[in-house]
Amino acid sequence: MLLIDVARTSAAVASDAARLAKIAHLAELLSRVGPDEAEIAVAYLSGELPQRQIGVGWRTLQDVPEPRQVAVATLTEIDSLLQRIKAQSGAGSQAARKALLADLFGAVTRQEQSFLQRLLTGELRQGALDGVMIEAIAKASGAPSAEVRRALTLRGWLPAVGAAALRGGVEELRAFRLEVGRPVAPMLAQSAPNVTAALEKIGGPAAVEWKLDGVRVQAHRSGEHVGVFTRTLDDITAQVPELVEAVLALPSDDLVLDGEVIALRPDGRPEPFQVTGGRVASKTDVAVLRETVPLSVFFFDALRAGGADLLDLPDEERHAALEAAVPPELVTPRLVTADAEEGEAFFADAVRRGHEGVVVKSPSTPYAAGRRGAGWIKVKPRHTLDLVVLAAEWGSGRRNGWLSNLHLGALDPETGGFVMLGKTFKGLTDELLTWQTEQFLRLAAGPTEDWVVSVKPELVVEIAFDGVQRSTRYPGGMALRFARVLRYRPDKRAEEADTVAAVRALMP
DNA sequence: TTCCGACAGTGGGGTCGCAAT
DNA sequence: ATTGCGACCCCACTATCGGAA
Repeated sequence: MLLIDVARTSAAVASDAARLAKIAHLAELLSRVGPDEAEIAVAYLSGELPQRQIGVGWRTLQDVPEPRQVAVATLTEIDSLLQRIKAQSGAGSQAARKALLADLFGAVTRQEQSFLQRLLTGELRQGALDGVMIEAIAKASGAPSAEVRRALTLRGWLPAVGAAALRGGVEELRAFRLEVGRPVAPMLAQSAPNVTAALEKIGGPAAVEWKLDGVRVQAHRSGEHVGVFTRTLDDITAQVPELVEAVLALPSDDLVLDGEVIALRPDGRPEPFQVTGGRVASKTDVAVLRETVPLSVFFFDALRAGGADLLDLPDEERHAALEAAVPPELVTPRLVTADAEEGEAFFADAVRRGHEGVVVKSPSTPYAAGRRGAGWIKVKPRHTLDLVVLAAEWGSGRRNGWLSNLHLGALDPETGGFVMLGKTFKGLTDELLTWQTEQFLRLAAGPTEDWVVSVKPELVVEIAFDGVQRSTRYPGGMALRFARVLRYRPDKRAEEADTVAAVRALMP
């Protein structure tokens, strides 16, 4: 199959807003692709590469050669070129990668160039990724989408699942099982403003668990071999020896556990996320780092234990299996209750101890990996500040033509100026985007950069955020974590905004 | 007919590894 | 030694479609 076929299908998918039409376009192409190229086609049309990442981003793709006039490149040819690019490493590799990229882009038409560029930068923007592709695979293969979804949960990689479905239909999909040593797509949580609301959503008794601000881990043990994987299924076994040892110390040698690693201080309180994240990402000097920044692990789920696969069992049964397999000090603290007051108190205690919040879990839901089902609901405290808009950036995609991303500052009473604390684009409705674009253009101050418009610091906006963290990027040495817009405060003048000191008081 | 679950898009801060400078 | 880039940890929120109620 030619790359142009895939690029044209992608264009058709993008041009139809209706999901059923997108699915029809994708299924039509999948029904035509041969078995050797099915995995590539599924990958490209769901915004992935068979190689996952190849070390090429937006900067490397700045200048590409003139396109060909005639489309001749096959999926197999493109795939092997990308494979060669990924294989480049060591001194001179950047030049080698650029040369191969020039070959690649010189061998395809303008439409294919655009497609590849968006694919490689992870910005396909055709309104279809895994969710729509699952339905398309189902349609093209004749297998029920629930079977496709289940196989994806167990295999964690849709191109492989799609190829299997197209090759062998539902029978081949059913051959996917939980394999110890191969990560499963992790179950995700929705969110609620408080424990009371979360309990209401679940209706009846629920488990309320500490939410630790660390890194999600899935630990597999088969015999004396342990593998540890992140949320995106990357293998981090070598970076977390403490976790490997903890799993090897368990009595069972046949386990798949879900949990969180976190760096704790000697007094047991959690380090800021930056510390845990940095430690987990470090690949060098791990033996030294484990002395200075030791990691602890807390498990909250068992996908395999006691010689059985547990994914389809309800939460309370999986948790019972977890408690049987793991000593209590390695199990995430948890309270089962239907009482909102009790749940809120448990939440308040977790936060008081420095943790991120809680996750409220329905006792009856199976491990529904990969879908943000209503089985798990996270609850975190929310801070707010009234800050001043210092500038705004032109948006892209559906926000084209709107000033979207806000630069936020706190008042510095000493100078009467403002100290930037970060940016946000979240929480804005189309109506608000329209309104603020008008306001910012009215308040535009000085020369306007390419994509940034500086504005007179007059508009006050109420910002919600999860916390304040240390920053080397911003002048105050602080940045907001997960900042989002709640509302504008036309009733407040800039001189009445919250101060730098007020923000500093929130630093851990 | 209305409601709501699931999805995709639109970007945020921080940190590490690596190659180039 | 420093800088820039790519990858990947953590992520919130809105608009939209289409099936559920």
